[in-house]
Amino acid sequence: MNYAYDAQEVERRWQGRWEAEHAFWAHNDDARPPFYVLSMYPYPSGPAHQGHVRNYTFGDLNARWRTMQGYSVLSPFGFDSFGLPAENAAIKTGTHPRVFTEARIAELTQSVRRLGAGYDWRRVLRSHDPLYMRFNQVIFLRLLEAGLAYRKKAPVNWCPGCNTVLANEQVLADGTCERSGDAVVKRDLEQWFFRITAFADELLAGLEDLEWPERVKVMQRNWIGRSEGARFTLDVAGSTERIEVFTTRPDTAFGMTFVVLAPEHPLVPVLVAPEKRAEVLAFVERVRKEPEFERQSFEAGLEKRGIFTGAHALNPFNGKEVPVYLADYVLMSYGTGAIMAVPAEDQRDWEFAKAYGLPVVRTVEPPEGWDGEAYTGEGPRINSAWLDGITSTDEAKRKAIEWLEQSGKGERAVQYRLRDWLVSRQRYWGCPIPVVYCPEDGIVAVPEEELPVLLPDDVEFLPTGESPLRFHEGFLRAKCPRCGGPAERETDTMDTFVDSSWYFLRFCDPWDEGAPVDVEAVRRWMPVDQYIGGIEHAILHLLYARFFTRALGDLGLGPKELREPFKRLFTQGMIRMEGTKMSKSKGNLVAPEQIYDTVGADALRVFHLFVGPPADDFDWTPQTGEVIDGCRRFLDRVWRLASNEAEGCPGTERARGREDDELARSTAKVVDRVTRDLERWSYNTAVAALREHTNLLYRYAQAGARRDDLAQGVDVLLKLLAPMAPHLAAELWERRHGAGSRVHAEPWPEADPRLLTQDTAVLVVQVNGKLRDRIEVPASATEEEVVAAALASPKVTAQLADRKPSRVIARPPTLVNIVP
RNA sequence: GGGCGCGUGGUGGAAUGGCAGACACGGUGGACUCAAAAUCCAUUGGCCGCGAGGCCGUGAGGGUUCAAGUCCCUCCGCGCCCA
Repeated sequence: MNYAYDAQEVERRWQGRWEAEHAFWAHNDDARPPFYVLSMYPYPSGPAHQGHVRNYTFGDLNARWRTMQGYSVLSPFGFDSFGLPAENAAIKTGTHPRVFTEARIAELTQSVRRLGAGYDWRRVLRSHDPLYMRFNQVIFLRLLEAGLAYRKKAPVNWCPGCNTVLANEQVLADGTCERSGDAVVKRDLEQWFFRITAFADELLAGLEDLEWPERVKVMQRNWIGRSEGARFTLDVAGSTERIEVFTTRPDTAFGMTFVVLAPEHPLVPVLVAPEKRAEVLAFVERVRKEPEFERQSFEAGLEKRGIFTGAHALNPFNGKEVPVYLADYVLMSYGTGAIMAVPAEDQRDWEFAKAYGLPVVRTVEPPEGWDGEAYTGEGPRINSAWLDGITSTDEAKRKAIEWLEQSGKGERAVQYRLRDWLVSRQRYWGCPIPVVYCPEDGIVAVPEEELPVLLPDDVEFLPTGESPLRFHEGFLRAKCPRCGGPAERETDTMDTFVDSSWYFLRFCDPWDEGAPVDVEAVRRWMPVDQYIGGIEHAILHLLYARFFTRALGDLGLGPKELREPFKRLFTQGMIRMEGTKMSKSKGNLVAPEQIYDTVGADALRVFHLFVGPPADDFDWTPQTGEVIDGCRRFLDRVWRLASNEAEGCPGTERARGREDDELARSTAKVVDRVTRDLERWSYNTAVAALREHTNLLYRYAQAGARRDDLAQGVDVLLKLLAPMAPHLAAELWERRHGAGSRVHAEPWPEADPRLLTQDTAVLVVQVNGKLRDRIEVPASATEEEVVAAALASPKVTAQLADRKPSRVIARPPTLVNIVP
């Protein structure tokens, strides 16, 4: 192709200038109102891929646009640089994860720079930096002190072949180890947890006021999974043991016909009848091998998924004995690990009862003609003693709970699906958990002045699947900070979600060596005004970050009043290729570099903005290259127009005419359209508006332009284009306005409201809802005038023939609909 | 199984209940050129018609409305989340 300008040269030059001019340094004492734009910091996996490009294009558009609107913009960049891939690479190639990671960071930095996105690079963060690690560890210890970090036994994925713990992502969908192919089992090990559940209610309520995509909020609500009900205990027949259950339907308790325990429930070995013991324990063993997702699935029906223990429990509501069963779908980790089963009012219990021949007692009268199975709707209570006759479920629940509380057998309870956050990882390439185990003093925190606990470099990476820290004597052997005696260092490292849970706070003042976050700087910038990232982080990252923001505030590490870190969130669509996610592992990358080298970064940016709604997934096809070429052609057209190379340019001096007024009006309109489109994240239509405006300017130029009017139209175009194709806009602006002039320092244009109102309008005339004519009318036309104009139209009279209009709907000045 | 979202030309997509298909990609024709590339111009939902023009058309079916791509119901297909 023959290009109008040398994109590579222009882009290189402007990138150099912005750097030299510190164009994107954000100053914490800037008097302008602050605006914090943040793209989710990436895991450095090598040069940028198209998903990054899309993300950073959106972010940079926001940063530059808000700057032009008069804000002091903070737009930082960092790297989520701990994580498993680097460790796997170390095992494969022997390269140390740090060396490997830093090489990937250099590559990613390079391709991000070539995109021309403006970041305050002074603030760059890398989660594996010793300073960042130190503060990660400080935060950990403060959470530990506050009781928000704790240790408990938890089931982990255990590979018997590798003799080690696996991360969830190392377990394949069929429940086998990705390395050895052995069936992965659950095994109880001591693990570190963060008490996120302490914030469950607040995390739920806080969602209300966030300007987030509704579906992300819904996902978070579901994940937290708050349910209200009651907790109560059942005595076990012939035993002093008691079973505690949680239920959301205490009002149906009279219909309980059996009880189900999780197979892992601690009472199972105690309760099981001697003659059932062998059979029950074999069942428990089998279930322990099943992956959790399979246990939760109901596609295969319920046969063979439960077993009778031989024990009976007493329903406290009516004193009746009910059998105690085990079932794989009841999980120890949810609620109390035990449920009361009411088959008449719960479909799952119904199915279980059918499969095991258990009785059904209705306690809610189903409506007339109810042929269904379990009935969960409203209706009068029956078979429920003192609840009989009550139709309102809420009222019946309230009475049931009152009864439980008065009789001391139970209480009102709120249950969450959310579980505490398991943060320990049996991995090397992560931030060490800063504690030691002393035979005398137990768990002892490493003193803050000794932080950070660094990762030893002289370790060997072997494909055993086990963390090399476990074999490193120098790391392992520690002195107890309390008694000075020999102790063993914790070898688990932190989940990388810990790193990403507070990096946005650190960006506010990454130079602070005294504390993880600078409270005053955070007060200035936070919350993030616009956060941008992938939908894949809709749940965990965002929830953990919200938790950390609150916890740090409560611990005095951050501003107490800051509860929500991300005021506005935008989740961009994924880039797919032939239906799958575009990724390195699939080998279907289209490297940005090859596009920078041909059409340039600006064209690629415009492409990503133009190709479709930013929130939608986008399918990269063999035709995509042509669309990118089209975007470059558009930029070439702008170049020719703005550098007076287009036909008819640079225009003439002549008296103002009608076409000049029309240009002024269109220019005002495009300003209005683009501004509104940027506000509503409709970048594809914003680019379309600019392309239309460019086409209009071409026609105007070719029809004999007035010099000043053309210049005005082009200048507006360049300003509107500045956040999208920054290099091109900057270059053309400087050429037109002299050395040192900067389009990005210009104020964002505002449309003159007088120019947005037209004095004529196109009246659409419909007969029976069908378009029949268009008539130009004054914008001020009244209802009578537009109706008269419509009825006078020969096309309308032809349609009506001799029928009389029975009804006329007028919406002056744009529409008349005549119904014969 | 439940919840949410989406189905519009050959393609990506546009459209506060009021002109369906903006803006592009691709196609076709033309100008420029020795020729090509680039550029510029015109045209491009389907059907009928020489034409003016007409009819049909937003996954399928029904409904509300003067008016439905848009709102409501049923169904089909796809995607995501939770089971």
